[in-house]
Amino acid sequence: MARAGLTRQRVVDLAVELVDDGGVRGFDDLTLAAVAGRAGVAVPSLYKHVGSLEDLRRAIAIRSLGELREAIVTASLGRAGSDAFHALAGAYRSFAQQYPGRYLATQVRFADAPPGGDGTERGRAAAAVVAVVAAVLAGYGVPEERMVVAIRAIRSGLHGFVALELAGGFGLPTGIDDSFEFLVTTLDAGIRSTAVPG
Amino acid sequence: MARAGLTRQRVVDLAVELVDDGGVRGFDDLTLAAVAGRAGVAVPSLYKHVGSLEDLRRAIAIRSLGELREAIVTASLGRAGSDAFHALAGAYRSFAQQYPGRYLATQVRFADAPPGGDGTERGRAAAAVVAVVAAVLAGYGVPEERMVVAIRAIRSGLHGFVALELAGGFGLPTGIDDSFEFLVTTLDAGIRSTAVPG
DNA sequence: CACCAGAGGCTTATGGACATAGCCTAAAGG
DNA sequence: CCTTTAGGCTATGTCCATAAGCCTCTGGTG
Repeated sequence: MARAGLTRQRVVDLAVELVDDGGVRGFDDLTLAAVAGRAGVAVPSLYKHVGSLEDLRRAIAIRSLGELREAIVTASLGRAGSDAFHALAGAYRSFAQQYPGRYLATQVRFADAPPGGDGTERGRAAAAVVAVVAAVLAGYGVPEERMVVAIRAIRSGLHGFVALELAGGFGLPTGIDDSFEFLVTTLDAGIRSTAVPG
Repeated sequence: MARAGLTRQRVVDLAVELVDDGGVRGFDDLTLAAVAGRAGVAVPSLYKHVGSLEDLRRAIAIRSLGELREAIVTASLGRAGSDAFHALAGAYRSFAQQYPGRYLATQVRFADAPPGGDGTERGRAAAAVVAVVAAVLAGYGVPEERMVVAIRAIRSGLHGFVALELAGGFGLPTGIDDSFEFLVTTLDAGIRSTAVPG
């Protein structure tokens, strides 16, 4: 029995490859059987590295949240105000387009998730993404007490657009870039209206 | 074998009950076994009325889209402009809150769905919902050529908000109503900026 | 260098899901 | 009363996740 030299890390790597290969359905359609197949290993062997399919899914979600955060940080670095926001929004959408499965992984809710938020590693990873948006908004002069509503609006708009786009909800793909631009501009204007001048 | 008197209609009814009982997970967790159990029938019997689980899901989606359309039509009837839009948005969110499973059913993409849009019954049902939004926007004086981007922004915002809310993505539920209000107001302002005065 | 402990594979088994094939019976119409 | 057929059924196949328990390769230690 030639050891495959598996590790939790490696198992998650292979799973992410499968998620990517599966396109939009990649995350939902992920099976342990497929992971085992790619690893060249019998299914039960995976349980030495992963608690369950759910556990593996969670690991993918956490990793993907980190990547998403990285993407939007990189895009908005060195920019400020509307410029930074547009860059962030574009990077968010690009990430979802390039890795639909990973993006959808970042959005699933897991059974054990506490209502509060960042009690879990997954919760903390999600909070880290939100923190980046908050940092960009701080540059707008959005006051503390308006920050929550502003961030929720942005998340709603970005996630909604991207989710609809991935689901093919926009019909024929004409003018989708323009539509995104309009949405981002609209959100930007809304946020500015709550900002403190200065 | 006392006939259960099943019909496609009745099967879908029972399935929708199960979807409702299942809360947010209701639609995803729907199984033919559960439907058969509720109908007091063996699983294979369902295949006399329904082509497959996917077919049943599609039927639920179509019905739910009709209900969603009905809800937003009712809410915006007799109103115009921002008033109508706010009412429509509120009804949209209320529907999702009251029937999370049905709402999520309206958002799934099915395998055979053509890229164009309303070639299928499901596509036509979705288009009917969009048509209501378009009718409300027409009252704003949104010109024809800006209609598409305006509708996409609205759908993005509403769906995104509702999806995040259902997924528990907003952390502690403080000020969620206010956040929704801000989002709707922001979208409203964005649309007005593209509208032709008069 | 020999040994041993455990990590990391394996096989086997259980149970639930969807789906298909083919049978059988109750109900309806001539 | 008999025939037809819709609408049930049992049985079976395939695919999945998960659990239990075994066996072997490997690496560290005396």
